[in-house]
Order: sequence, then structure tokens, then C-alpha cells
Amino acid sequence: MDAELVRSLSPRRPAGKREQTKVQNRHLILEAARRVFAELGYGATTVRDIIRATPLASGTFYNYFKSKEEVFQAIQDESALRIRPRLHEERAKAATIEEFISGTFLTFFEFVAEDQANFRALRRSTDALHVRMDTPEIIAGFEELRQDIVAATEKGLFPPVDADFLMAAMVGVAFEVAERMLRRSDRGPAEAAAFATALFMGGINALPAGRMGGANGGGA
Amino acid sequence: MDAELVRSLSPRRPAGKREQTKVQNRHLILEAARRVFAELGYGATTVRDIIRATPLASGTFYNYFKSKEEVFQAIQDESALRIRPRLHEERAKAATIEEFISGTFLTFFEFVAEDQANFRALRRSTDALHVRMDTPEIIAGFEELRQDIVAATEKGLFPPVDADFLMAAMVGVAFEVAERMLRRSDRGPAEAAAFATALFMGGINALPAGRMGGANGGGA
Amino acid sequence: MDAELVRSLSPRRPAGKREQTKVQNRHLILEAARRVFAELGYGATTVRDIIRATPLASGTFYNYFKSKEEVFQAIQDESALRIRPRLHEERAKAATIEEFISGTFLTFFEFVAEDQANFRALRRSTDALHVRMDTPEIIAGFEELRQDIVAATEKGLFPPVDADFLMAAMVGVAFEVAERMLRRSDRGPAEAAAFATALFMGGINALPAGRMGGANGGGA
Amino acid sequence: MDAELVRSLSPRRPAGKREQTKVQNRHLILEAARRVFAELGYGATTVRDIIRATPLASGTFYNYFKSKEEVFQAIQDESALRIRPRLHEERAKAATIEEFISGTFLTFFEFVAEDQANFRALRRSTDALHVRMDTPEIIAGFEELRQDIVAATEKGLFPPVDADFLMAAMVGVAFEVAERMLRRSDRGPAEAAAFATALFMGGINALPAGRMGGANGGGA
DNA sequence: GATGAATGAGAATTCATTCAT
DNA sequence: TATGAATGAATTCTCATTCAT
Repeated sequence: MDAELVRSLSPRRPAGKREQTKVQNRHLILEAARRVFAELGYGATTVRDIIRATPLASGTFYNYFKSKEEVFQAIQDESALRIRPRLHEERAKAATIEEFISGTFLTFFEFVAEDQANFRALRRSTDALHVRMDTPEIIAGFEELRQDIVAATEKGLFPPVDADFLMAAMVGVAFEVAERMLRRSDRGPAEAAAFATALFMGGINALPAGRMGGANGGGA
Repeated sequence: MDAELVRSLSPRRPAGKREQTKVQNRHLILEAARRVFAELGYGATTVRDIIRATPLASGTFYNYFKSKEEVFQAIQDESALRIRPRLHEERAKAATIEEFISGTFLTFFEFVAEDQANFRALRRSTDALHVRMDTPEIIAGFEELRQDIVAATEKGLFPPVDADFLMAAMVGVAFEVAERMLRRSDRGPAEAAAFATALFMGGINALPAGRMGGANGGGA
Repeated sequence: MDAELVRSLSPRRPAGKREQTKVQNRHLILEAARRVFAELGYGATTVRDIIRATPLASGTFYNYFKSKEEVFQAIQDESALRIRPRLHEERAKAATIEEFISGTFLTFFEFVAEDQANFRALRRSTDALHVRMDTPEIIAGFEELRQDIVAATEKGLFPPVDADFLMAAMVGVAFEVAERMLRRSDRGPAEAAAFATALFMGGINALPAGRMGGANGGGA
Repeated sequence: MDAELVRSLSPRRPAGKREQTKVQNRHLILEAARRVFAELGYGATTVRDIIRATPLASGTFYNYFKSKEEVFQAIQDESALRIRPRLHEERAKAATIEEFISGTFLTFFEFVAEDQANFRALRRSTDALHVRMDTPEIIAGFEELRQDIVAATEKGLFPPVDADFLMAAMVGVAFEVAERMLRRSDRGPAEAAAFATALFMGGINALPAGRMGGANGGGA
């Protein structure tokens, strides 16, 4: 039985000094990276920049991450990990289309508003370059939305839509409207969600039927 | 009469060899850059990569562009310059909401389909990183859409919507659905446009009133 | 008790291998630079030339110096640091003008003779270009001479001279005569110093009064 | 007989348009170079910088000079060419040591004062790097001074000095004091010359005998 | 595991110079 | 002779990564 395993199983060594430092260092790096990405933008940031924003030594970085890509991904995944369950839960408990739609958007916009620093790292205001990294966790989030749509359709909540396109549309609206919201002082998460919800509520019934749908008169 | 003089007076002056080469070289670089960006993705591409994809010498690159950012921007602007007038024209001649909306989306999706190579440069297939560079020309395109919405609203074509959010929503749907479309073999520009149009046609009347709107029961 | 702790407590701590290497590398670079400057002249020397004259990697250079200017300055400062105290001491202990003057020149010319390699870096034998870098340390040396002159004047050792011009004159003679000395086989430090001393000894009393001087009929 | 020769001999083609432009262009380059050297310092200046400061094309530069070194040398030579005859004349007509010495220094300091821009290019105030290029013309000026000293010695004007060291001393004092003079507002050419003259007048008789002197007990 | 200096490949960029126009 | 874009060698410098301590 190896030492690592013993330690992780041991109920009365809840966080050895080593583990604590490890968690702490990882956190230090992630926090530093968040700040640096937000300041320099993803493209211009180098591993050195991140290390410099840290009290740690350069070699230490590589005990935690292989590259800036990996840190970036970790940051994105962390966000996704925090919001995905909330979104899914909202949709799971939705009894109506409206609850499904508005629950999704309101949760998302509220999250973005709380988590601005992070969101801004993706879309840096000061230069023209937007970056979005579709990490496995984020893609899973998209896929989950798609499946929730399919499930809702099967429950008869939704008409037979093209779930793939609908998911894309919701994602596009969510990200793009979120960005506008952050730039405006007259619109908060509630207004943004109201807007997006109304758009989809009105539109949803008019949509051409999707691939998995039943008998329908799809097409343009 | 000397050759130079003759040339400068000639109304159809065939643009001296010098000018011709300049135009040609600029083109050479832009084409090479397009290919390289599509292959390696924006982030991984270096100026050297672009030069290598060119018959030109390294120094020559710098006679035309200062950095890869600048070439990238030039490429994006070029695309925007090609599509913007088409989009605007579609909307200007729209007599109904439907023409406005479907004209915009169909034109956009058709452009993307034709121009795949370019659009793909934004998102390298093999990695998760999306980039979008909002060049002045592109931003102007967004703004133009916003103003066209305002104008249509004033003409009574649209109900009093939040033009900023509506523009953002259309942009988000356009880009995100376009990407899906490119990945799917069962959906082309016509289907994508039909989907997006239906969504907005249904939704538009349900939208809360915008900032410039008249008396209506908007809000969350 | 761990090794690090032991080391840090040890009063004769032999400067860990790391520190040793750092000092050594800095030295390696300075030595190489001295050689290269002497051979190619300051102007023609590149950072690469210096690195090549070193067993180190290119990046290592930049851990120690930012540019060839900085290495050059370090070399000059090092020289100045070695000679300044000697010069000052000579002058401080001078009981007569003659000791002041001859002590300064003899010390300088002897230093130059010992330190030829360095001095020659200022002037490449094969071309016409002289360079002199007035580093802070060197300027401080000039200023120290000026102040020593002022002090000697206040002690009544010197007549009330223009200390600024006198300093300049001594500096000019020192550098220019030193250079001649190095080119001649019939004159060494002793002769050069004798020459300069005689010049200033004879001339000093004839000088017009300086700015800080008392009542006298100076001027041209 | 070649065209160039014919042209240069022809009395009635005092300056064909071609020649005029040539002289003008050469002048343009020299003036631009003077400005740029004064601004950037010799080391940092590139041929491109000089060309940019000119209305001419890059290729044109090479019709006149091979490198920045050559332009620099031309500038220095031009100065030397202007002052050398004046200095020599002063010394040739000197009936006494004093006239020899003071004529030399006053002429030099006046020249420097008039010609500041030029002189400053050599010794750039804003950074630490001094450059002096001993062009053939300048070296000839030094040598001329040495020979004038020898001649004056032979005429019995000077005691039997070490002409080489004396020349060096005068050169050193001239350049170093000139620089101080330019930095001071309370001392002009007259004062600088008075200072230098007094120094050398007093000192000269005390100097050890030189190499070319008669029987003397020179040495330290 | 942490440290941080060394490494050296390679990226960005400049520059003197050429040469077709 | 003037022009100015093209050239590509050369230079500066950064960076991710390693590894002895």
C-alpha cells in the first residue's frame, strides 16, 4: 500500500501539511493566472507572467500545470463546474417551458455578474481579441443543455425542435447578451434574463421541427 | 516625352510594375496567413510560420504588417468589408420584419458557407481555443445592425425593442449556429437561416420594450 | 537538523554552490566582454560576440546584464572602483601641491599600465573610434577630484583656482597622455607622471583665480 | 579624357544642374546626420535614421557614403578642415610662447562655441557614452600641432620639451575644458582660453626635456 | 516538493545593401 | 542618378522547461 493511498484513506489525517500546501499553491497559481489573464489577455500572457504574479518559484509551476493552456482550462473548468449543476437543476425541476428557459438564463446571467473577473478574462475589454476555450467541462455543459432540451421535448414540454441548433442559439445569446450586460449599467441579470427568455418563449413554438422530432413540416 | 510622364498621364495607367508587386505581395501574405491560421490556429501561429508559407523574405513581411495581430485584423476586416454591405442592403430593402431577419441570417450563413476557410481560422478544429477579433470593421458591422434595428423600429417595422440586446442576440445566434452548421452535413445555410429566422420571428413580438421604446409593459 | 538550516547558521558558510556559480558566471561574462571589447572595439561588439566568448548559453547572459552597454558600464565601474580610493588616498595624505599632483598622476598612469587591456577597450587599435563611458562611478571619481582640489584650496595648499576647469584639465591630460604613453616604448608611468606633474606644478600658480577664490586679479 | 575630368576643368560650366544637386544632396545628408547623431548619439544611430531625416531615398544615400562611419568621418573632417588652417596660422605667426599657446586655445574654444552642435555629437550629453573619431584629418591636426611645437622649439621659442606629450596634453586640456565650458554659463571661450593658457605658460618651462631636445637631465 | 539559475531553441525584428524601375 | 521595395543574414531577446541543490 503506498504512502499516498494510506494518507488519502486515513480518516484522522484530514489534511496533512503537505496536502494543505499543495492545495494552497494550486490556488495561488490559479488566482494569479486569473488576474494576469484579465490584465494581459490570454494571448499575451506567458507562463512567466503567471509565475511572477505568484510568490512561488518557476519550477514549482510545473508541479501543478504543464502550460498556460492547462491553467486556463483549469480556470474555465472550475467555473463550469460551479455553474453546470445549478443550470441542470433549474432545468430538471422546470415544469414549464418558461421555467426551463428563464431558469437557464437567469442562473447564467447571475453567475456572470458575480463572476465578472473570470468572464472578462475570456473576453478582454481592452483589446479586440476574444478567446473562448471550450474545455471538456464546458462542452459537457453544452451537451447537457442539449440533452435537457431533448428530455424536455420527450416530456412534451417542448415542441419537436432541432435541439442542436437550439442549444447553440441559447449559448450564443447567453454569451453575447452577457457581455453587453456587463458593459451596461442599466441592465442587470434580471433584465438580461427577461430579454432572452421572452425571445425564446416567443420563438420556440415557431421553430421548425428538429431531427429527433416526430411528424412535422420543418424546413424554411 | 519620358516613360514616367507618359505613364502618369495615361488614364488607364496599368499601375507600374512596382505597384503591381506591392499589391501582389500583400495578397500573398494575406493568403498565406489565412492558410496558416486555419491550420495552426491563431494562437499557435507565428510570424515566421506565415513568412515560411510565402515565397517572400522575412523582412518583406514587415513592409506590409507589423505583427500577426495586424495580418489577422486585415483578414477579418476584409471579410467584414465583403459582407457588411450585403447585410445592410438586405435589411434596407426589407419591407417586413421577416425580410429583415431572414435576409440577415441567410446572407450571413451563405457567406460563412462560402468562406469556410476564413471562418474556421477563428476556431482551430483540433483544439478548444476559439478566437474572435472584433476589428473596427466588425464592430462597425455590429453597430450597423443595431442602427438598422433602430431604424426599422422607427419605421414601425419592429416593436420597440432593446436594440442593443437584440443585436447581441442576433450576433450570438449567427456565430454559434453557423459553427454548428459547418459541423453538420444535414443542415446548410437555408436550414440554419430558417431556424434562426423562426426563432426571432416568434420571439420578437414577445420582447420587453427597449430603451427607446414607447409605452409598453416591458421589464423582467 | 536539516542541511539548509545548518548552512544558514554556519558562520563560515562557504556560499553554497549556487551562489558560487553565480559569482563565477558574472565573472566569466565580464572577462569575456573585456577581451572582446579589446579585440573588436566597443562599437563593433555584439552581445552575441560576448556570449560566444563564454562557455555559457545565450539566455544566461541576460540573467546578469541587460545589454552590452550594461556590461561595458560594469567593466568601467569596476576599474573606477579599483582606482578611485587609491587616487583619493594619495591626495588626502598630500602635504604639498606636488604630492597632490604627482600622487594623482603617478597612481593613474601606473594603473593604466597595469590595466592596459581594459583601457584599450576604449580605443580599438585598428580603427579611429574612441569611446569613453562616463559611468556614475567614473563621474563620481571626477567629482571627487574636484572636491579634493577645493579641499586642498581651503587648506591653503592650492591658490584659489577654478576647480572645475582644473579638474577637467587634469582629466584631459591624464587620459590623453596615458594613451600616448601606451603607444611609446620610451616612456612609462614614471615619465608620464613626471611630465604631467611638471606641467601642472609650473602652471598652477599662474592660473587665474577660480569661482570660489578670494580677492585676486584673475581673468584673461 | 573622361567626362568627369572635362567637367571639373571646364571654366564655363560652373555648376551644372547635376553637380548642384549632387552638392545639395551631400549637404542634405550631412546636415541630417549631424542632427541625428546629436539626438541619438553615434552608437544608436543607424543609416536608416539618417535617411529618414532626409527627403532622399535609401538608395541615394549610397551614392554619397558607404556607411554611417563614413558620414561621421566626413562631418569630423569637415570640422577639422575648417579649424586646422586657423590653428596653424595662429601658431605660425606667433612670436612668443604665449601667442602660440593662447592663439591655439582661443581659436579652438571659439570654434567649439560656434560649432556646438557638431561638438556635442561627439560627446553626447544625454547618455554616458562619449565617442571621438580620430579621422585622418583630425590626426593630421594633432600631428600639425606636434610639428608646430617642434618648429617653435627649434626656433628657440620653446624649451626642449617632449613634443608628443605636450601635444597630447594640449589636446586633452582643449577637449575636456571645452566640454566643461559648454556646460557652464559663467565661462566662455575667453575664460577657457585664459585658463588653459595660464596653465601651459606656467608649466611649460618646468617641463622635463623631450626626446628631440639637447643635453638635458629629463626623466622622472 | 520547492527553488531559481541555466539552457538553447526559436521568435520577432532590424538593418545595410542591392537592384529593377 | 534617384527611387524605395526586397532581401536575408544577423541580432536581440524571450520563453518554456530542466535539473542540481
